[in-house]
Amino acid sequence: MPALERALDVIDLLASRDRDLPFSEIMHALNIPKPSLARILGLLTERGLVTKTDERGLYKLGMQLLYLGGRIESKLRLRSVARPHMEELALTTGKTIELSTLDRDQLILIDQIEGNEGVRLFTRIGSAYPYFHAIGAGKIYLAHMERNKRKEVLRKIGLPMVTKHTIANVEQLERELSDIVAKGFAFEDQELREGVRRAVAPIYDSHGKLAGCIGIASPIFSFTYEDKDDLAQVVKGAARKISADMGAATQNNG
Amino acid sequence: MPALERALDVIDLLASRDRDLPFSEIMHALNIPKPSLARILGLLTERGLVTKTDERGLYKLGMQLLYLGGRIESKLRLRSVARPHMEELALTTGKTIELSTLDRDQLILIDQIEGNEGVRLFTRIGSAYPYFHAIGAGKIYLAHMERNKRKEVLRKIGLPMVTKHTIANVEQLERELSDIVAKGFAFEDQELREGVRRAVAPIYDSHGKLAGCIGIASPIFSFTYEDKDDLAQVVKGAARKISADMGAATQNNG
DNA sequence: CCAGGAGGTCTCATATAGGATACTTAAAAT
DNA sequence: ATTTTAAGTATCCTATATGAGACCTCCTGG
Repeated sequence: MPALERALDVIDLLASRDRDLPFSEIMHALNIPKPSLARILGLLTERGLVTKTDERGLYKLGMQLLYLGGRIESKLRLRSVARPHMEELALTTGKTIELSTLDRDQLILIDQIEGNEGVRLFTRIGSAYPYFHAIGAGKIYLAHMERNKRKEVLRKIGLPMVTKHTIANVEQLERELSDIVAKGFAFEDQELREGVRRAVAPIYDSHGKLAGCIGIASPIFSFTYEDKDDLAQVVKGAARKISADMGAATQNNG
Repeated sequence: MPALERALDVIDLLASRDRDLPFSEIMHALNIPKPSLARILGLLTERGLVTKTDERGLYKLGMQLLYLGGRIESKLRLRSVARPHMEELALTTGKTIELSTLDRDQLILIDQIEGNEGVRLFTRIGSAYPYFHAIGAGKIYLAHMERNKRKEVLRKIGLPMVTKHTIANVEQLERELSDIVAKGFAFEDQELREGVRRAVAPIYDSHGKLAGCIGIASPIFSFTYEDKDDLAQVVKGAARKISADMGAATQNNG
C-alpha cells in the first residue's frame, strides 16, 4: 500500500521539521513521484491532516491532528487528573514538571510544564524515550516489573551509556531498583543528560497498577545533590494525591 | 488510493467513538474487506497511529497522534503563551475558559480549561465551529473582516438559527459587529447553546493582526446579563496581557 | 470435548492505483 | 519581456495492490 505508507511518511516528515516544506522538498526527501505526491497531499489536505500555507505550496501539519491528539482518551484521564497537581508543583518549585506513562512498551511524555529556569529540557510531548535505565521514570517502570520480564527487557535494550553518568552494569542497576522500591521514588542524576537531574515518583491507578510517573526536572545548579530528598518528598506527595484522584486505595509507602 | 482513504476513515471512526472497537466492527462500519483492513490496521499500528488493546483485537487511537498534535507549532505559540493567563482566569472566575483561533477559514478551539460549575460545555479541543454568527469568537472574526470578505462569508454560510436566540438578520448582526469593534469584546447570549453565555475578547499578534480569541463561558445561572460588563473587563484584561506576551504593541482600545 | 465465532494469514487472478511523460499555470528572476 | 523554476493536472499503459475465498488458531460457551 504505497499511498498509505507514503502519506504517513509525509506526515512524519512534516512533524520532524521545524518549518513548512514546499512540494519539491517533500518529493525529493521521500522520493515520491510528482503525481503521486500531488494526490497524497491533496487528500491529506482535504482531510485536514495537512495544511497548505501561503497559497503558494508550503505544507505543514494540520489542525485535525490536534483534534485527533485530543481524542486519545485512554491515557488522558491520567493527564487531566494530574494537571492541577502538576501546576501546583510548578508553582511551588518553579521547576519543570513532567508526566509520563508507558504505552506499547515505550515510555511516553504525556504532559509537561516548563519551569522558569530558562533551561529548555527539549523533550516533546508525545515523544518516546528508548533508554529505560537512564531515566527516572524508566527505572520506576523497571522496578515494578517482575524479574523475568525485566531481564528480558534489559537484554533487548542493553545498557547503553547515554552520558558518562549512565548506569552501565546490571548489578548496580538492580541495587538501584531495590532502592527505588524501598524509598518510593527514583533519582536521576545526569544519567540521561549532562547537567540535568530528576526526582520521579510513581502514580498508581484504582487497580493498584502503575499508571505513570510524575517527575521534577531541573539543571544541576538549582537541583543539588542535597536537594534530592526534599524534592523527592514533594514529588511523592504530588504522586500520592494524583493516585488518590485516580481512585487508588490510599496506601502509605513512605 | 483506497488504502489511504480507508486508513483515514479508520482513524476518524476510532476518533468518533468513545470506546475501543473490535476488528469486525470497523470492517462492517466502513465496508472494508478483511485482508485489506488487516493490512491497514497492521501498518497504522506499526506506525503508532492506532493501538491494539487487550491483545484481543480491540483498536483505539495511538499515542503517535498525541505527538503529532503536539508538533503543530503554528498556532501553538498562541496556546502556550495564553496558557498561564487562562489558568489565572480560571482561578479567579471559576468559569470555563476557552481559547480559539482561525484555521483554514474555520474557527477552532485550541485550548480549554473547564470551570468548576459542573456544567460540561462539551466542546472538544481541535473541533471546529461552523456558525460564525452564533459564537462570540466568530462574531469577533467577522467584525475584523473587511466588508466585502464578510459579505461573502455570510452569503456562504447564511444565518441559520442555532437556538432561538441566534441572530437571524444581517442588519442586526452588522449593528452587533460595530458594537464589538467599539467595545472591544463580544457577548454571546445563548446564541449557540441554550443556557450558555460567553464573553469573548480578541488577541492580537505582533503584526497587529487578530491571532485568536479568549472567552469565558458559563451557564446563565452564574452568568447573568448584569455580570456581562464585569466579565467583559476581565477577559479583555487577559486578552490584553496575552497580546502583549505575543509581542503586540500595547494599545489601549477600551 | 466439540462447535461456533473472531482475528488474522495465505494465495492468486484481476481490477486499478501508480508513474513516465507531457502539458498548464503562475510567480519570480534576468 | 522573456526565461526559468516550481506547483499542479491530464493521459494512459502497466506493474501491483486488492479482495474472494480458503485456511489457521485461539478463545468461549454449550
